[in-house]
Formats: sequence, structure tokens, C-alpha cells
Amino acid sequence: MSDQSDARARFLRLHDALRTRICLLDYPPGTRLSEETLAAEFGTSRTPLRRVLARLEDEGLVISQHGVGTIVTDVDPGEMARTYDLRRELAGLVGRLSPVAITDEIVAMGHDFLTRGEALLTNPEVRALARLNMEYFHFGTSLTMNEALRDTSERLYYRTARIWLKATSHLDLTEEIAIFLAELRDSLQALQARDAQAAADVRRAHISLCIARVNAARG
Amino acid sequence: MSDQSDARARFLRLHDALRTRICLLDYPPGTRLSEETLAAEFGTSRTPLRRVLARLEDEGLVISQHGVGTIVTDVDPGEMARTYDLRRELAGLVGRLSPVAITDEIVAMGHDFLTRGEALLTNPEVRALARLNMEYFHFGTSLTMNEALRDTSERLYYRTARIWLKATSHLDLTEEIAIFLAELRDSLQALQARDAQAAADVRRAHISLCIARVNAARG
DNA sequence: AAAGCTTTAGTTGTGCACAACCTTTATGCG
DNA sequence: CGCATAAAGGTTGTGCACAACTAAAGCTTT
Repeated sequence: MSDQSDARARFLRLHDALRTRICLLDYPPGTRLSEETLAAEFGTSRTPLRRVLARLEDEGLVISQHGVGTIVTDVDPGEMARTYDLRRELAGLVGRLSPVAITDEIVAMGHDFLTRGEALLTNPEVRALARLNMEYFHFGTSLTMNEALRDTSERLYYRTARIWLKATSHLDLTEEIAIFLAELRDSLQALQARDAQAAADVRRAHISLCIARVNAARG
Repeated sequence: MSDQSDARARFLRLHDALRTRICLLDYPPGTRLSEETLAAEFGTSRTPLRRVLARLEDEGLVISQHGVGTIVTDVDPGEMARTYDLRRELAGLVGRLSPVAITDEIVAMGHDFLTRGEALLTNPEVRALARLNMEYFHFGTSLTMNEALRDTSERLYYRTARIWLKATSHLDLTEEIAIFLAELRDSLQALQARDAQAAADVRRAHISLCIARVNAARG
């Protein structure tokens, strides 16, 4: 017996796997995903896999067209900018709506992120940066007890993550790592002060900077 | 040929129909929805219907349990309160993130809502109030061009709509209508001033009041 | 050679039969 | 009578075969 039902666990696993591949640009926008091929890879039939693709479609990451295929979406820059606007506001709300009490354990996690971030400098890789950024984002949303805020923030994060990654690959990787490290240091400082609102404000500020940077990279 | 593909149109139709039934308490929390019965009612097989139920499950309105059934959820009061907190903030953001220009047509729509609201006084019905409130909510989100904000607000609205309705049925209906009318009047005033931020603030304020009222009804 | 039609390969959508599972009811034993 | 066990009915989950559909390649005709 598993904690969750077998089917639900597999659903979550496949969903997370495909979402990660899309957001890490393993499947760049325009890629055609074959239900049959994916089903074979994951050792199931099309039926459970279609449930996963349906959710990805609801989340705006793919779009299924009858007779054509299931295609990874590419997002309108204007809509992306507006989504970032909302993400920025939500990041600030994490500090105001049911913030958690900052424990020693949380501070230690913040310190761990910084350590791992600094390790990126010795061996700079875009994918490693993206993965750590993704993990750090989840850490950030875990600082509120407001489930709706968490879910919404994550939903929007995964919708915009690809754009950030695409823009990053056009920028100087080492510089991007340095910027990320700066955020981690500011964040750690806020956590050490046991100030959840300050931590949220750090995230908010860096999303603002990220918006400006991506806009500048586009022209 | 239809504008959308046939399948997608039907999906949206079924989804909207079931979501409305759940939020209007036609299917109160705990109700067991039979896939086969619903499929028969809508003239399809289980397959397309399961796609609809899967989305409703992702939205938190039902939960499917293998061997048991698909059951309409009932929500934890604490989580509901936190969801309302977020909804309040999002309502305020509608005025700040890409607000639309208030046109004469929009003002006319606001006036129309007021007229229809006043009509409720002569024949008070909970369902009619709930339906108008739902329609008015969509009108409110249409005042921003930010798609993500619109989608998120609606998603959260449908997640909390039932709770409001359940609480309302324990309160004085005529008084609830009067409160709703006051919101419509305040809103109309803001629209006539062509002030989108003011309109958003009106909504924000009334969500705050709604939270207090629901809390008072429970305690 | 070019344009239009037909064919063909490949994809997602649908319906059905069955498997897996849970709950309730019936039954047999102490 | 009480309790445990089994059996039955009903529900969601899965796999498969086929339908509906699209796009591209190939063929025919001008």
C-alpha cells in the first residue's frame, strides 16, 4: 500500500517530469509530443498519459490539436510581461498573508541554498542554475501558510520559467549566477533577522529586476 | 465547422455546466457524481466527461476516489479564509495591473447590473442573487487586461463561491441583497468617474466586508 | 512545369470492455 | 445473538480498437 493511491502517485510523477522537461527547454516551444511515444517511455498506455497532458494544457504549457499533435506552447511576450507583474505582487504577499514563523531550520535551508549557489561558480551550467532556481522558488513559497497563494504562485512560476531560461541563455551566465547569489544573500540576511516580510520583499525586488533584465535582453 | 473544435467546445460547455451546479449548491458538498449518469445526461460516453471531472478535481471542486466515486468537496474553513484573503488582494490588483480604459459601454454595463440588482428586491431569490453575483464577478475581472490575473481571480472565485452562498442562506436574504446593491452603487460611481482603481478598491473593500460577515455568521 | 486532386501516414478524440478497488450486505460459525 | 468472513454490487482506472481529423507526399491533368 502506498500513501497515496497508485494512480495518483504516478499522475503526479509524470506531470512533474513533463513539466520539468518543458521548463528546462528539453522540449522547446513548438516541440510535438507524441502520446504513444511518451506512454511507451513511462511504461503505461495512452489513457493515464492523456490525463497528464490535459492538465498541462489547462496550465498553458501545451496545446493539443486534433489530428495534429500536442505541441509545447510559446508565449506572447506581452502576456508574459503581465504574468511577471502578477508574480511580483504575489511574491510580496507571501510576507503578508499567513507567513510562517522563521525557524532555525528554515535559516539553515537558506544557508544551504547559498552554499549550493556558490558551488555553481566553479562549474557554471545553465541547467544547474535553472534547477536550483526552481528549487529555491518552492522554498520561497513555503514561507506562507496560505495554500491558495502557494498554488497560484507555483502555477504562474511554471508558466514563465521557460522565458527566463531562454533569456538567460542569451545573457552572460556567470553574471546571472552572480545576480542569483546576490538574491540568496539578501534572502539569507532577511531570514537570519527572522523577518518573513523582508524575505518576501527581497524576492519581490529581484523579480522586478528580473523583469527589467529580460526586457532589456529583448531590446 | 465551428469556431473552436467540436471537442473543445463541448468540454467548455460541460465544465461550465458542472462548475455552476456545484457553486449554486445543486450538488452540495458530499454529493457523489456518477460518471455514467452524467455522461448519459449530456449524451456522451464516460471518456470526454472524465476529462471534465479531472479538471474540476484540479480546481479543487471534486475529488475522485478509486472504487468509491467522484465527490463534491467541502472546504476547510481556515483554508477558505486564507483563500478569501488572497482574493481580496487580487481584487485590488485589478486596478493597478493593466487596467482597461473605462468606456461609456462599461459604465452602461455597470448601470445594467444595478438595474438587475434592484429587480431582485421585488422577488428575492438566493439563486438569482448568486447568479447575478457570479456574472458581476466576471465583469469585475474584465476590467484588467492582465490575463493571468483574470484567470487566477476566477479560479479562486469558483473555489469560494459555494461558501459564500452557504453562509448567505443562513443570513437575511433581503439584507444580503441590500449589501450587494450598495456594492453595485459604489462600483457604478467609480466607473462613472472613469476610475478603474477606485472600482477595484470598491471590490476589495466589499470582499473584506464579506469576509467579516461570513466569519460572524460562523462564530 | 504548375496547379489541383487523391492517397497515405500519423495524430488526437471516443467508446467500450474489463481490471482494480471500496462499501455494503448477506452468510456462516461460535 | 454477535462477530468475522465472504460475496455482491457499484464505482473509478486502464488498455485497446477504431473514428475523426490534419498535413504532406505523390499523382494526374492541363
